[in-house]
Amino acid sequence: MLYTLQRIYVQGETMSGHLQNLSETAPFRSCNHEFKVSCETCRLSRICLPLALNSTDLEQLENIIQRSKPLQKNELLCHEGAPFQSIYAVRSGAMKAYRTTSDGREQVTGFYFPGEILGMDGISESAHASSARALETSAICAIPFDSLEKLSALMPGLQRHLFQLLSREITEDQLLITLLSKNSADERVATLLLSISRRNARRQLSASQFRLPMSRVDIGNYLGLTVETISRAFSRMQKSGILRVDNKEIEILNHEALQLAANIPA
Amino acid sequence: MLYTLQRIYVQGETMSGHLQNLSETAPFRSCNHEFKVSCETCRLSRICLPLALNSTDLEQLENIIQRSKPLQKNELLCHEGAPFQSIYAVRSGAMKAYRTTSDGREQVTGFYFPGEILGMDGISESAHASSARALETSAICAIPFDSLEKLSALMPGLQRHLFQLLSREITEDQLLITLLSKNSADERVATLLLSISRRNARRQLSASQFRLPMSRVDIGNYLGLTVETISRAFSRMQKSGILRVDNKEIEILNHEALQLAANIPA
DNA sequence: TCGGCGCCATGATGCAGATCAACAGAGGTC
DNA sequence: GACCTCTGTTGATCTGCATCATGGCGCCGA
Repeated sequence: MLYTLQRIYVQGETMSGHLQNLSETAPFRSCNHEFKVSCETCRLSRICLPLALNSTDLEQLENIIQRSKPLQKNELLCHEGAPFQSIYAVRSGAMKAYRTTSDGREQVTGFYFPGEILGMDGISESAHASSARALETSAICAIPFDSLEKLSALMPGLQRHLFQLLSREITEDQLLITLLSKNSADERVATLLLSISRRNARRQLSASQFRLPMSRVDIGNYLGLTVETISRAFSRMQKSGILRVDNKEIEILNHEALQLAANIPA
Repeated sequence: MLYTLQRIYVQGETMSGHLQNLSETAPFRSCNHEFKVSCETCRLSRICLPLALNSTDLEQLENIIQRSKPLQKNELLCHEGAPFQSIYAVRSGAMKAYRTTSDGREQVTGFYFPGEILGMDGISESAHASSARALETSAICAIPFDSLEKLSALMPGLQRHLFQLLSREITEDQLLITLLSKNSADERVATLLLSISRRNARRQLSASQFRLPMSRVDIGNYLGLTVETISRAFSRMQKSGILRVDNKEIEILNHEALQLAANIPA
């Protein structure tokens, strides 16, 4: 592997000293140690950023990550237009990302669950392209991007992983574009439920029973539909025995039928 | 600057030797020298990948870029699912990217003009997530991604630029998502025309008079509308004196009115 | 305990854009 | 020049979702 040949380690002090006290994001000023949870012990480490790192590299990544007190429901993590400094990893809870249209309306561009990374749209303009808000009490890790950038130049595995993260965001946006452009209301709702179900499974949670962290308004906004349409879609699917819906509690009773409703061929 | 301190140059032979004969993409097997146009003399260099590089770095980038004979209209550049090896820069002509839905229909995800980069959605899965097809005779530069990755670990400017490119793709996809989710047919069409106009201006071409390289079907597909609706939108705008439309030839007669039609506040 | 508010569900109606259909013009082939 | 196919335009009709309106339920503070 050419990779390992090129690999260069920068020894402790020098590098991490530089990296540690770089940029700070507003809510992350508070003393780090209070909320210290190492990536190594975090049960999300296998699906989050640390994914591809050995323990030496992990320690360096560890040093730049900032943790702070959890965000309360509806609290803002970052605001579009604000200077871009960090990308964020969700540790617990759930977030929504949205951007404000020229006429002042909101467009929800994504929901983010534990282990997922958001805020990468800010890189290109050095300013956040979208805002992020907590859907429920959420713990967030902030990762100063210029530190991450420098680290990733030294760790090929990390660089590769970052490229992949950004690329994945692109393909997911493309899926949403396709969904909005080609699918009916019911198909969109079914697809979202399947997506949430799959992401729950990834975190060892139930794929068939969960609580939606977002409101019907947010779902409608995300899927390009009105609240009423979302509500009716849920009702229809409940009536046809695909789901059991109790407010935000969802139970998928027939996974195959839901896939069919999402227009995904078996 | 911490950047320059970390900068490491790998001398000619060793590195470039490694980098040159790595991955090959199907249409790029033919002898390179036939279509040799250096980035340095390419008039797109200021808006394309070389953007942030000095001449030393540029030479190294130069060495990994593969050029081949131009693609004919409708010719395929890459196919979704095919192993990902390169990202592509459009040198001349125009491309469309699209992905095939589970039920076999196409979703156009973007149009790409000279100086623009496509294919970055393939990074995350090591396989192209979308296909790309020439809308007219087009010259393409293929940039093997693993070589680019290695180079970018050595050139912070290049690494930064790549992150920005990926990030820009994300924000552009988000804009399309918003467009599809919130805007009327006329607004979508007007927005696309403004986008093409702006991108023409960037290449020193006329912002008010141009030829659309794509069909009405492609436009409709991209904007989540039918051909008929596109056609009617054009007719309406022509009738109201915003545009002159002659088949694929477009003249923007009233830029402000077009922005208004796109729902962009003055 | 009550009233107010946010969130959700459901019915009635309207409309933008899809669908269906017919035709016109451009460009290619024989 | 005759013919065909492909692409785009325009009209008539249909429909899925938006819009408008109403009411129920859970939650919170007074």
